[in-house]
This record gives sequence, C-alpha cells and structure tokens, in this order.
Amino acid sequence: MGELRETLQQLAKCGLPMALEAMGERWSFMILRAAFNGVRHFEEFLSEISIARNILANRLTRLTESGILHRTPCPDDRRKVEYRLTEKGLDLLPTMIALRQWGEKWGTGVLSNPVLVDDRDRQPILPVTIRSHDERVLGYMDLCWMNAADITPISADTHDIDDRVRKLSAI
Amino acid sequence: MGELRETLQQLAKCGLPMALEAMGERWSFMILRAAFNGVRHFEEFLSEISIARNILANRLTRLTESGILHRTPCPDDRRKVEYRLTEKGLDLLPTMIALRQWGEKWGTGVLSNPVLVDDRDRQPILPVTIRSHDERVLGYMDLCWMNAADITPISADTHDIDDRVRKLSAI
DNA sequence: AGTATAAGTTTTTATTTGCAACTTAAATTT
DNA sequence: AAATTTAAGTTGCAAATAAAAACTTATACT
Repeated sequence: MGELRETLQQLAKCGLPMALEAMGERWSFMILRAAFNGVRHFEEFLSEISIARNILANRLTRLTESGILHRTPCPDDRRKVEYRLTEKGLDLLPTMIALRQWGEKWGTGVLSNPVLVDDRDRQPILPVTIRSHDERVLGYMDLCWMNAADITPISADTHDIDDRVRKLSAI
Repeated sequence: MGELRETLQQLAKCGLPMALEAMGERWSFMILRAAFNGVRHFEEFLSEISIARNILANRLTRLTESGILHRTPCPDDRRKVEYRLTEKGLDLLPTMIALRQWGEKWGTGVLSNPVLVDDRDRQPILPVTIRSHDERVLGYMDLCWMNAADITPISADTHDIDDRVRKLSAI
C-alpha cells in the first residue's frame, strides 16, 4: 500500500505553490485555453472570454511577466499586439488537458464534443495519467515519496523505455 | 501540422469552465494537495496551509458541495470532522501532479526533493504527458479537434493497447 | 480630415479575502 | 463536578481584488 504523505517541511518546497502563483488567479486558465486555440490579440481574447477589459489587461501582463505568454507589437499593424504562448506556456498543455478531462468526466451533462484527437490517426487521446518510468499507469496508492539521493539510478534495461519518452525532461 | 483551434461555440462547451468552477478558487489546489498528503481535519489543514479560518471553512464547504471531499463527523471524537477525498477528488491527481511538475520544471531553484516515485520499483514517475490511443506521447502540434460522430471506432488491432489502459474511462 | 479600430487606463462600485475575536459542543484535566 | 482545552466553525470589519463602464492614445482606413 502506497504512502503519499510528505512531512510538513517537505510540503513547503513543492512546485505547486509556484505554479499557482503564475496560474492560480481567476481567468488565467481560460486565457491559456484561448491561447492554445489560436487566440492572439487583446480584442480577440475579449470576445472569446467573458472577462472585463481591465482584468484581461492585468492578466495578460501577469502571464507575460511570468513567461507564459510573449508580447510582441505587430510589425504590419502597429496598433496590434500579439500574445503568444512561450515554451513555458506550451508546457502547460498536459495540465490543462488533465483539468479539462476531469471536468468532462465529472461535469453534469458535458457532451465532450468535439473530441481532442491525435492528428495522425484521428483517434481520441487517452485520459492523462501518471506513469511509472516503464510507462505503467499509476494510481494514488502506487505512489510514494523518496529522497532524490536515495534513488538507485535506472539499470541497463533502459531499452524498454521508448525514445519518445527519453527526450522529455526528467521530473 | 496540427490545428488545435476550436470554433467559438465549441469553446463554450468544454470541461474546463466546469472544472474551474470547482477548483479555480484560491487555495483549492493547496487544500487538495494537503488532502492527498493525508490531512483530514480542519485544524490540521489550518496548520499545514497558511490560510484564514473562515476561508478554509468556506473552501471545505465548497469542495464538499462539489463532491471533491466527503465530510464525516468522527464517531470516536465527536468534536472532530473528517474530510476525505472522494473518487472525484482522487481523480484530480493527474492534474495536480502535472501542475506541480510544471512548477518544478519552470520554477526558480525548486530542488525537486523528495521525488515522487513508483512504490513498486522506487523509480521516479515520468512527466505527465498527453498520449495517443496507442500511447505515443503527443505534443501541441499533434492534436486536433474532431466531431465525436465522425470518429472511426478503433479497429481490431486493439491488442496493442495495454489492458491497464483499457479499464480507464474514455475521454 | 474624419471615422474606426486596437490596446489599453481610469473611475467607481461590488465582491472576495484576510484578520481577529467570538461561539458552541464535546473531551480532558483538576 | 467544575474548569480547561480542543475542534470546528461563525461574525464583524478593514483591505484587496474584480467587474462594469467610460475615457485615452496611437494607429489605420476612407
């Protein structure tokens, strides 16, 4: 049986508070979703999301400051400004999809249409899950905490890890 | 090249707003994290998180109302109340880990220690990713939207999908 | 030159947050 | 049995944040 409990001090130094500082404000995820859907300009965000002008301006500034969006004045039309997702911002996609899938699964009468599919074979993506180094799906009970120093480096059987995983950054 | 853009109406009926209604308030994710770490009682949440009493009371009520936590008066000590994650609440783990990993990856000087490992082989878990039906890791560009009705049901080569995936609910 | 558009800012009002003190009921100590 | 402590809240008030609407500035279009 897994034991997921951290000590009090351990709880303090976790990536979550930091993530919430950047993304925890109201509207941040809605703005992110719009950005993932190709929305790039102020007025476009405004019509896509039911948000007040001043709040949108404030959030775009904060998201830009925290490196999630990049703000560029448009060269062709100098009234316009382009907000684009940075690498850091794009890296929030798994989080966003996971949250969205949860909302679809547990929400009342969300029809889940259209469906997010793999462009290659047009099949729906899997639910976002937690996986072991050898890609087994893990549940809450399968997890525990360990001191990084005490971890035995992964043995020679690295061959069973697919190379599309290897290129991803470690946790 | 992937096209992730949804139409305006499609944007409206997505699981994200629903998810944010339940989890989008300040402190909700911190409370969830504490709950995942075994915190169960009011005063325990209070000492674990730097949150005001009234706000905590309010959030615990809201999380209970939205079915993420279950509130039970303790039979042994009738002053106490137990807050426990429901199945719906436990199902937020991938979202929370994804957000946390993002925070660890992009935060300044977050040491990532202790590390979340698979209880079975004590190896760190993989970064949470989006995957195709056949478990390939997908990026932003590999995704697109499709009408649920237009999806060709998955063919006979279901054998390559591991059974630990099959038991999971569809998106 | 006049009008429209884009991206904000400002002002005012409503809502939410945070702090500190208070309450109620049950358990524990003296 | 009375006094104290603990647990889980509630209440009242000040400060911060959000929302709505009007205003601003710079550019582009006609």
